[in-house]
This record gives sequence, C-alpha cells and structure tokens, in this order.
Amino acid sequence: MYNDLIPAFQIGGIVAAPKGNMSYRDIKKVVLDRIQNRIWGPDSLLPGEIELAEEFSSTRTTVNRALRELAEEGFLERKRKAGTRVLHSPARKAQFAIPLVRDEITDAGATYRYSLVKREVMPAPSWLTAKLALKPDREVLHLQCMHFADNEPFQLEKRWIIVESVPEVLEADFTASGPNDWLVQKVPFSNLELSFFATKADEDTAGFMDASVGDPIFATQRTTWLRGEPVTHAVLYFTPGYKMTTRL
Amino acid sequence: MYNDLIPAFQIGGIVAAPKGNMSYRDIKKVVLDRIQNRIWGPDSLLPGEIELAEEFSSTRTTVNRALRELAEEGFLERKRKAGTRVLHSPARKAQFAIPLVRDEITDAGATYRYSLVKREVMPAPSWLTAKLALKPDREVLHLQCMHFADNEPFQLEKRWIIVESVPEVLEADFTASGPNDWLVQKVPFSNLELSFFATKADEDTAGFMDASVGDPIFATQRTTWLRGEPVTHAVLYFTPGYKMTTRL
DNA sequence: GAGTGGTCTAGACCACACA
DNA sequence: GTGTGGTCTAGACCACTCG
Repeated sequence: MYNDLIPAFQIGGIVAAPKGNMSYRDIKKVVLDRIQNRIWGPDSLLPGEIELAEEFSSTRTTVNRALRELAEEGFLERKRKAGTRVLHSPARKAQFAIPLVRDEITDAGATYRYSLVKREVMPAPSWLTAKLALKPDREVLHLQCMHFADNEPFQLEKRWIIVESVPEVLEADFTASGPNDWLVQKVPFSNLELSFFATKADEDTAGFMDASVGDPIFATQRTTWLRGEPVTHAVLYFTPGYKMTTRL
Repeated sequence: MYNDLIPAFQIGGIVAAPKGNMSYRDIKKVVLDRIQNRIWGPDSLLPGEIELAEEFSSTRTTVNRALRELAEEGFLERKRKAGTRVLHSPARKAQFAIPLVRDEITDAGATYRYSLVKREVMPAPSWLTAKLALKPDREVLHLQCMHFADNEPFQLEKRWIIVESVPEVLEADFTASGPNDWLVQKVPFSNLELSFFATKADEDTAGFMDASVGDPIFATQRTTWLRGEPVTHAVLYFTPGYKMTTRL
C-alpha cells in the first residue's frame, strides 16, 4: 500500500533504513513516514541525532539538516537538552507566493492590461493616519488602478503612498504601469503585513469590476514599512468568484 | 539612517564585513542589506560562494547556508554553473499557520465551544464526486458543526468524509468534539489543497452565524488526501468581518 | 569541458534548558 | 552540571548546466 511512497525503504510495510548511505532527503522521507505511520506517534520523543546518524549510517550534520527541515515544515519540535518531539497536531504551514498582479495574470496565460483610474495628492485620511500611526496631516498620494486579464476586469487596486517616506513618488508616472512595479523597483521593502478578507461590492467597485452591487468580493490588504517607516498601504479587490489556492 | 538595522556592520552607510568570524545569520543580514540597498541590484550576479567565504572569513558551508535560506525566502535564485542572482521582484512568500479552530480561538484568549449541527450518511453529491474524482456512488459522512468563541458564532464547518477511505469514522462520536480533532488524531494526512474565497451568507448560513442574508463571508476550503486517496473535503465559513492576517 | 552550487564527512565547540 | 541540539570548519566529491 505504501510502496509508491518510499519504494526503496519499504520492507513488509515497516520502514527500514537501507544499507548504503542516505542523503538528508532520504532521511526526511523515512522520518516523515515513521511519523505518519505512528511508529513515532504524536508527542513521542525521537532518538538523538547521534543515534539516528548511526542507524542511517550517516553523520550528525546530515541528520541535523533532515530534522531541522522537518521542524521548519511543522512536523517536529526541537529543543536543546529536551530533544526532538513529534508535534501533536501537525502545525502545517501554508505558503503563498505574493506575485505581482501582472505576473499572476501572464503566468495564467492571459494578456495583462493596466489602467490608471485616479490620481490624487491629499492629506492622509484619518483611518490611515490611525492605522499606520502617522504624524498628523501627512500628505499621501492616492491612486486607483484597474488590472485586466484578457480585457476582463481582474483586480481593482486602491493605494495610498506616504509622500514623506518616498518623495520621488510625486514625479513618477503611473499612467503606463502600476505603482507596485514602481515601488518594487524603487523601494527596498523591509516589512509587510498582509490580510485577507471578504467584502461586498459597493457601487463604485461594481462599476469597475464586472459585478453587481452587493456581490461578495475577495480582497487583500497590504501594508509595507521600510525600516519602521510606513511606506504604502494598498487594498486589492478581486473580481467576483476569485479563489486563491495553494497545495502542500 | 540604517543604524538600527545592522548596527555592528554599518560603516558610513555602507555595509562592511566585520573582522571576526560571522555566523550564517550575520551573513544573511549583510547580504540582505546589500540587496535592499541596491549594492547588489535586481538581476545582478553575486560573487561565488568561495569568494564570499573569503570576504566574510568564513567557510563555503556557512555561506552556502546563508544563501540557500535567502533563496528559500524568495530573494535569490541559485543555479549550478550560472551562480546566484538577485531576483528582480522579490517573490516573497507568505506563511500561514493552519491551526485547529480550537487553537485559533483559545490562543486569542477566548473560550471555545463546539456544537454538532447535523450528521448524515449519504451518497456523495455529484459535485463532490467530480471534484475529488471519486468512483460513482461512494458513501460519505456529511457533518455540519459550529465553533463558538466566547459564545459568539465564529465558524460554520461543512465537512464531507469519504467513508471508504476511513471506515472507522462511522463509529466516531462527534457530539462532543469536532471531526477535525478526530481526523488529526486518526489519519496521518499526506496532502492538502487549501483555498480562500469570498461568498455571501445564504439563509442557512446567516441563521447559524450572527449575520444577515447577503453578508459577505470569508471562507476557506480544504481538501485532504492520504497517499493519493481523497479523505475529506471541508468548507469553513467565518463570521462576518473576519480577517486573516500575517506579517513577514 | 569546466565552473558553480549541492551535499556529505568528521570533528569540534558552544548555548541553552532541564535536573 | 550535563545532555541535547545549534553551528562552524576544512576538505572532498558530485551533479547540473552553460558555453
């Protein structure tokens, strides 16, 4: 039954170490299989690295890498002196790439088109001042942009850029390409907060997207800081029916 | 300006390598800072590992670990023979933990309460048969559960479990604790697909949540396989206003 | 073919956490 | 104190991929 999983190391349904030397990948596979088959059940303590190195006729360095990666992936918990334990509920971690919209669209084989909807220099709205803990009366550049996939509306972007943090932004031309492109080029980012939520299309949004007022809209929100200073805040509204998916 | 970032290695605004030996963490910091300050700009080629090891008076092994991790984090691209390049657009990756609902609630300091709403053994609905590529006429256990935080509705869970894949599930008692707990205990998972999307509350959902019909609802969908066999499919509807957040 | 990263080895010292 | 993982070193061979 498990033969397709780890063919080489499978002996009568029990995971056995092969005779030859094993790579850290091999060791990961064997250890993971033992966890999944409850040979090392939840909360149980694994043998020490030295002992495992002997069993796998490998070195501690190699075993260490295997176990370290399994811990990073959320299967194990490692503590000095206490040893390595199997996590009770595998605290798996989902990983998402955060692509540029353009990449997301072209990677899907569609044609990308960009359009600047609105550009406005204004004092920071109070909610933004509060959210980013800005000093009062900061100036921001507010932009609204549409991103199209094969000429269908794909994403509406509402962005606020703190002028004080990147004064050059006032000179930038956003009619041909979006602020994200510019920011990626110009500002080395250092810190990011990312949120996902659902909202409903208001009249304005519905007008831009191919949507009716009240339609549920999947949206993400990104706030970026550079060395502690807030740089930009963006809300991205996706076309109705958009689904973000990942496998692991 | 950058002094608070890497105080020890900062000399007049230019990143310099210190005299003593550096850990792989130190090397990561220096390399990342050089990327962010465009000393090594987008698409540029980094020196080879040996050269860097000399600069940092370290070894290739240590430099290798630093660069490998920066590549995993989406800053660099590494190829044999071609060398190490700075990625043009930092393909940053967002990581989310995938906690059990209970943990999510108790970690937030709230009291968790569970309630089984519906339990039904039924033939697999056709959409599920199609989605999971089931053989025709499989039997599934369908469950609906509510998860409360401080007695406020937090999440509505609709789950389908393929009986053939885990026959014992028919004997399990889900009145006191949820199917997720049981599955985590019982079934070593091997493969997972995770989706996020927005939907709107129908009458049924609105009745369970503290919501009005038509309210936007943030939802996630999880499908789990065990060694290629579909085990369970779940859709989790969050209370209106729920926002999933991560920092990096 | 040749250069780069990928990985393994054998050994050492260190840092933390538990008793 | 003492045992475990965390990390570094110095050297070696291998594998991929570019020219």
